Amino acid sequence: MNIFRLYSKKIRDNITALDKDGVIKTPKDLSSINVDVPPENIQSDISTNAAMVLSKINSKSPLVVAEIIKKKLLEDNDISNIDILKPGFINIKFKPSFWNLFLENIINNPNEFGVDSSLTKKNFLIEFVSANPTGPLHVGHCRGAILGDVVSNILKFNKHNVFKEYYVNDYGNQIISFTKSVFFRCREIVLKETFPNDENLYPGEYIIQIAQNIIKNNPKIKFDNFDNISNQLTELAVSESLILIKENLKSLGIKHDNFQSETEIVKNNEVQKIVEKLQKNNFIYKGRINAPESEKSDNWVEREQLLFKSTDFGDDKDRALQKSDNSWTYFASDVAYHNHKIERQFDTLINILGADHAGYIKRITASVDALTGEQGKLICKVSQLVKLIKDGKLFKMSKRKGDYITVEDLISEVGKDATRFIMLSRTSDVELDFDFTKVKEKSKDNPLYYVQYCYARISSVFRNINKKINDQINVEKYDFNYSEDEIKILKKISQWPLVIEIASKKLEPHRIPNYLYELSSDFHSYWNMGKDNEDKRFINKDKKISNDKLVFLKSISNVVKSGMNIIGVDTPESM
RNA sequence: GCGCCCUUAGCUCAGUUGGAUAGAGCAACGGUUUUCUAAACCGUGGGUCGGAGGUUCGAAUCCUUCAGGGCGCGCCA
Repeated sequence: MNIFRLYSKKIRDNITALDKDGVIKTPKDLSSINVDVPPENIQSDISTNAAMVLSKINSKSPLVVAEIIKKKLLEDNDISNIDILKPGFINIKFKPSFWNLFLENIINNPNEFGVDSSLTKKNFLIEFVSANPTGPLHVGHCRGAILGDVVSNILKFNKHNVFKEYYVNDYGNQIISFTKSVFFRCREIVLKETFPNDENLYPGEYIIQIAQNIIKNNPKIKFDNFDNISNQLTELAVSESLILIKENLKSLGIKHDNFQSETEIVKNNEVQKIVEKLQKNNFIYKGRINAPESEKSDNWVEREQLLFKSTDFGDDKDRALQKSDNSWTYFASDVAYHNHKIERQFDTLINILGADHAGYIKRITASVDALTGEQGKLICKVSQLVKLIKDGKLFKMSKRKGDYITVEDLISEVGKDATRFIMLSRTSDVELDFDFTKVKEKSKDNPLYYVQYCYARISSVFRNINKKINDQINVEKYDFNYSEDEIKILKKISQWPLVIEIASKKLEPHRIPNYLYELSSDFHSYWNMGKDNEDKRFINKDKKISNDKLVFLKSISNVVKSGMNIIGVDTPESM
């Protein structure tokens, strides 16, 4: 039950009714009329700006319009009183019976509360992580991974179908140097040959492990000639990498539905296919592009090449599809991959990209627009960098030195829950400070434990009355009367559907941990009131709990639980 | 040079997609435990929302412009 949406409709209906009766004039578009959460210092449950919006067209002051609307709204059985304030806000206070109805709704449909039922069910494909299959994941990959996972969860919460995909870049030059690195590590092991000192090779220790596994499982392979075995070796090495990557993802609590190979797309001539398709529609031509304006552009050789007209769709320059050796560029096969997504009949495609790929968004959305002939099929979401702070200092990762923190290190040191909660706690648009010492801290400084503690405290109440927090409760009579302190929390609970609505519309998971923190804070305050005031305690002297308190607690724990489920963080019953 | 992101309290950040006296946490100071979990709570101080214009009943939020910071710009992936 979304009370804001409910009253948004009611208020609009009342206004149109007033228009019909000739009392008031209304514009055609009522969309700027909002129902909002009033500021904390105002004693009301919801508020609307309707009078201010209608003031001009009626050439009356907002206060006068507000009085007219107020009179009409007071006919509503659930409203106890209405205050009109300064510029023209209409502040509405509900009768206790309305909160009863609200809570009854939550208790009887615990899995529906917050779900945005106004949306039509859609099929989403979300591509995320897609790190090169050249080794295990490191901390830098985590944020995007968690972001993608939670965006999926939010959409699923709203009953959409979500298909989670990982694009495996197992084609191209980087994979060749990765395979070569594995090759030389194999020679090192089998032929006792020293590993070459070559900047293009991967130095990481894990390559040795991969080489050992390959040798162990494929005793027949001879490592005398690279070209003879390169295809086979690539396949083996990539699959070893994917094993590592999948383990990393699992430890983060993430599971993709599909791993799509780039090589497979290229082998099936899908790149050829889309090039022809785009050619038919005149989106492709042979031409020259200018050297990039970057500092390292000295060795730029201008040449005639196959280009995609991404400038037709807002990109700054057209993009190359073919290299000078006639093989496809990364972009070309990615366009084919996106066509592959389109052909699988999804309504919307989502890509989660790292900040370093932000410049890529225009060209890839351009290609999707060209292929579908519509706009907005593909949504790209960027996750900004994570700044690692260790012992109060900025920790710089360097792949060349092999000096970086893997997901394995991270999870074993700080754990899945803290990692997920902290990584999600800021807008993805902003750089995030990830302070190892703080994230491990078990105190109020760490918002994860603050929220978990809220749930654990509620669990302890249930334990004390020999009930379980997860049990569905049956309340015969909904006839509660809550104090202002309790209504304050009920109001916070009523905002949960709003949080979901916005998080889902804008694909902004950070709103969930922030909201859960606020709700927990309200709860902890209330809990401590019990010290001075017996009425505020949940369990009374006879070791019993009133229906009021039971329903109240249950509604809080329901919301905390579903919020934590969405962000993929556990809710222990005791801490 | 161009594109994207950012600039809010000493520090780290929220701010319901234009609303009311701009909010949290940390840090500082002072208090709360014979009582459902103190991993908690309460109180005090702290602001020219980077600057300047504009749009309107109303701007941290939208537009223009300037300044500062980050990321990116390739026949790489």
